[in-house]
Amino acid sequence: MMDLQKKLEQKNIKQFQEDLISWYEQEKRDLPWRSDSDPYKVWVSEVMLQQTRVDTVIPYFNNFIEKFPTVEALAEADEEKVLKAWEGLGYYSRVRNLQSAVREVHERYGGVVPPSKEEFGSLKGVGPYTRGAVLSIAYNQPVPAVDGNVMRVMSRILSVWDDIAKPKTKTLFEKIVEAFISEEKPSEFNQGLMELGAVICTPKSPSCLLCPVREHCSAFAEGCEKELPVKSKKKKPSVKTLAAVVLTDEEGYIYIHKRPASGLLANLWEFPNTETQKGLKYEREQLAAFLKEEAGIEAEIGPLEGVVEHVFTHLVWNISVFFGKTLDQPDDSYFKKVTKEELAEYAFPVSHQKIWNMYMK
DNA sequence: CACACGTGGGA
DNA sequence: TTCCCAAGTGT
Repeated sequence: MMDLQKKLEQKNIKQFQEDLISWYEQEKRDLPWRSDSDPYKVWVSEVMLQQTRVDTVIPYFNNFIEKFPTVEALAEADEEKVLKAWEGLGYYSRVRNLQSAVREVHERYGGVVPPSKEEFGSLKGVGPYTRGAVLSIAYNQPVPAVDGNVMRVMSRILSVWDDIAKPKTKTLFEKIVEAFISEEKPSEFNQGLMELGAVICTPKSPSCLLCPVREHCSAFAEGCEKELPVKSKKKKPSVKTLAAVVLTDEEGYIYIHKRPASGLLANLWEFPNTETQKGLKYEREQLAAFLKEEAGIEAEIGPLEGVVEHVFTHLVWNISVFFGKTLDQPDDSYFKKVTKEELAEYAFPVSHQKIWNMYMK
């Protein structure tokens, strides 16, 4: 394997920049967050785009900006409303960190997103990628923004065979982009690299014949573009079995519970549920015992209505679903009583939306 | 460093 | 069906 420094010396970086940037300026997609360079909007879009497809983000971005158009609006919003606007997007800590960071910007920086690497980069939820993306796109600073696209594109350009799943490899690509980034047009350069990865230099079958920088590409020259980048596989998710109940009382109220402030699906709402033993059979009894212990509720639980399977990245939930009626009132605040209409104001994970859909059918 | 942390879409 | 994702960050 050739030394990286040698590979860099063989590249015509100025020409690469020019080819990439002129392609980007001509071919860039018209996306909602590209209508202006308001640092707040750029920031929101970058957080939403973390591990999430553009097509998925577009409607969420439009709705979020309509509800929370400025730093001040998001800083002063109820977390409940903010989570509701994020419902279904996943990785919910992103938005709790974003609001926390925006509140800091509001209070400490007078609502102005700080343009310095140190200050912006130290905010909650702002890692090396988001820092580079916002500072380059909104403030035109030559800071690398290395995401999966950039690692894929540059691994091919330079024929780098390091495993991009390793944190150390990301550091390597940050150094590489430092050497390649345009000082004149860092915003177009960074976005061009990501745009190229999204529409041309794709993972499975890259469209090399349409690529504006294929003449700079070592992998294309060597015919190994489909072998790169190298990415080690993740382990299979483990399975958890649960039983959940849509619990109502005589007045038609529905009982819901707010999840803990940290961990999986933090601060989202859910229907009463408990982890069960894989053997099944006594699920109803386990559920009844859970209701009794947590809230002192005696309930009549009906037959098994169905099973919801929900797959997370690292985990599978297998939820047996029941419907139940309370026989008395709860004696503490473990659950909240809401009407069917009020239920729509609370943010639920998709797994529990499936449970609700089962009940409404 | 390895793993937790969501979801929906495409091959 | 199964697998791999898609503009990462926190711990």
